[in-house]
Amino acid sequence: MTSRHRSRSRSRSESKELTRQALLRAALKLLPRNSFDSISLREITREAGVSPTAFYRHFDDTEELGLALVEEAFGSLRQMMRDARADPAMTRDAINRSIETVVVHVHRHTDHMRFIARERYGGVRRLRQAIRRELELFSEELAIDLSVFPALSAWPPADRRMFADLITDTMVSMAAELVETRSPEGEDEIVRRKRQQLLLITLGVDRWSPHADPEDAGHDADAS
Amino acid sequence: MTSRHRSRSRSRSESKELTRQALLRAALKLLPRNSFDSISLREITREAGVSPTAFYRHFDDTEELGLALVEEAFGSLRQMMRDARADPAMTRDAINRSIETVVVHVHRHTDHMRFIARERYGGVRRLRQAIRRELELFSEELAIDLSVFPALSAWPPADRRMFADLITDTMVSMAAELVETRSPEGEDEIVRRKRQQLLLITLGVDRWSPHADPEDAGHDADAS
DNA sequence: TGTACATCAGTGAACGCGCGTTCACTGATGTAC
DNA sequence: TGTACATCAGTGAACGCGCGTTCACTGATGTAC
Repeated sequence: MTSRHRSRSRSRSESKELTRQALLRAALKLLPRNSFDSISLREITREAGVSPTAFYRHFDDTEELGLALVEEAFGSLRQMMRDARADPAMTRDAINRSIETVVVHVHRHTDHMRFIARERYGGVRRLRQAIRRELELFSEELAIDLSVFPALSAWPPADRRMFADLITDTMVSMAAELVETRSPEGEDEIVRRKRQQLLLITLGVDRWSPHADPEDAGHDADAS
Repeated sequence: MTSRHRSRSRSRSESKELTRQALLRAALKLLPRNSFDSISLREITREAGVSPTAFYRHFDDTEELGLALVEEAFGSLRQMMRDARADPAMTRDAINRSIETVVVHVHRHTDHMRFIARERYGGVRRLRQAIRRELELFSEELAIDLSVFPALSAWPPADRRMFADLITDTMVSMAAELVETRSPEGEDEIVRRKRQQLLLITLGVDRWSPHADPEDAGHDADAS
């Protein structure tokens, strides 16, 4: 490599990192039109502007690149969470602030969120496992954060975790739908519906009986 | 074709239908290890036991076969819904009966549910659109069925639809997770968690204020 | 019922193409002195 | 600072392979009389 990266002042490891990033970018760029496991190594290198063989300087195979994408995508999600935690309006207006945070994140990191949504139940086992594991960590963290709400602070951790899972699922499915929507009107409708659903869920929080054995609690429980 | 299907007593169209079914079965059989768009036409025909060229007697391309699978999968889901509607215990014990219905369906039609979960946000645009449309029809039907519950019968149709969407999402995500789980213990844990979540959601139903503008209702709504 | 012809589901050979991976290589960057 | 050598990110040719699609075909099934 000579001046591919105007490398006169770049160290070898810096240049290598640039190529690595180009490969990751390239894979994400190809994802809107394909599942990850139908993207070829040659497509990725072509998109990144390097020869097919250069790929092996960075990853053993495309699956390993996929795992790097999982880490990257959840890295940006954790940053989102940190920002949300620092938002002083969060406890006062949790639903709207959370939704807004996720919407902004989807706009800023569309590729990452599409990757998560697509590969969460996609065709590559190790990617599914890695994504599930990261989502579990995410939900675990969320469960801790939720303790600041008085109504939830008295709940047993397991119940709080169940609640956090429900919020996580709802947010991920909102992101998955937002990523697929082209029109701002479509986005608004998704956001409006998810806001109502989150509101409905939180209405149940006050009436929740902690410690309740779910098997018993479920019996004779209906919507009327 | 001579006796591929012991066809002595089979009409030409019956034999053709058998091959078509074999192609659909073959695609579903290959799905656990792949996304739909990374399965090749030749793999499908190999699995189905016919020559690659025979494929074109039934479908223009694999995408068209995928669309046929969407129809088939949602056909079996509609049958599930009809059975559920006929269950006399449904109104008395809605959450448990619904969950049980879905669990049984996932066991009986694992391939169909995996296909829906995998391709709902998968790499083929037309399949995503077809699945979304079918899920919308499903939720629409569910919203009508939910009117039998006194607490919901007074709700505006739009609110009931929002609620039906939430139930649908929860059930689909339960199915998606069940399909990926190998151990019965894992299944039990998923079912227990989803049961609690559905219970929490229904607890909010009584406190729901119909007609509420979600934008206003969302303000200052938090979990405490 | 028997015969002659039409239909058409499935076949097998052939095509050009993009694939993942290997290999020996190049030449800029890094290091030892 | 200059020189000689080592490292290693990226290259380009080559390989064998499975792919989607075409084509002319076969022979059982269906139909007309």
